[in-house]
Amino acid sequence: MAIGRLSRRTGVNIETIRYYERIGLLDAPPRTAAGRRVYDDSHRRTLAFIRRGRELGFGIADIRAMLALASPEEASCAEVERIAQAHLDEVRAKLADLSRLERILSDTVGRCASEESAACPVLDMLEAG
Amino acid sequence: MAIGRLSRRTGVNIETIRYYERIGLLDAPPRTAAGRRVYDDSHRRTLAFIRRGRELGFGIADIRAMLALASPEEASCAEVERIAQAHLDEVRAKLADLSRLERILSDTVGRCASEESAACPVLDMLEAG
DNA sequence: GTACATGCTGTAGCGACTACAGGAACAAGG
DNA sequence: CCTTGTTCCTGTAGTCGCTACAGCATGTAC
Repeated sequence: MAIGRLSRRTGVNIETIRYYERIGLLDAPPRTAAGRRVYDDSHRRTLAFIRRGRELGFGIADIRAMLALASPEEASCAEVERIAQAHLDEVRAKLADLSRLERILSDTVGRCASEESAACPVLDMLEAG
Repeated sequence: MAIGRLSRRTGVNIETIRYYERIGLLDAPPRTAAGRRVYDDSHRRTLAFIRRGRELGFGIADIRAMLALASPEEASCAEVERIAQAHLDEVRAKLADLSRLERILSDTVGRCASEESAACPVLDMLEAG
């Protein structure tokens, strides 16, 4: 399977696939005589794993670690769980931050519509620390 | 006021202050004979505005635009509101994404604890697309 | 044969900083 | 006056996870 086909089948950009190879996340595949990459189904599975991990917000380092733990009977669920739990904690922290932002912003923008005064609620908020 | 004092008073890193100057977000202040930056209160106010904007998740381009709109009687609340509303929309979109992640991750990690099987729920989820 | 798609390498850019290296100047105490 | 320690300066390179070229070689379809 050529890189374009792998890209279409996994939904991962061609440039990104080469990038993953460069950083050692995806094994370098064999090449044709002309130097083109030839992938097989195991590459496709690995790349799908990576993509799924990225969609869930895992960083490259986490995915690298989980890929290592996923291989031959090495599957230490405890360690994988630790990584996932740490990531979940981060996601929750970001959620809390974003919720706070959302509240402040929507309050402020809401005041824009209701107020008829000359002052701009958004500017006021940014100026008054 | 020297850069260190400005940094302590606004909570903005010294390197970041110089960075803002380099990208033209914060006016270059006058210098002492020896070449050290000397800030006044208007710099402090601008920097506080920038900081507040960054805390609320605005990008540099938005802050640059809002700073321009904040100045002398130019205050077009409509335009500032448009920027803030667009940012609010982005924040809400990110919130929705993160909530989805949170749900998937906590379901999966939760299954780690409850299941006694040899399979790892996290790895299963990443492998089965 | 001739388009046109696909592939290759290598480098530079994004946003918003952060972290040095290597040097100069200042403030306080002896 | 001298030392010590802090602050400040410039300039460059690194972070993360890609993305976007440039400039060329190869493969496929008609």
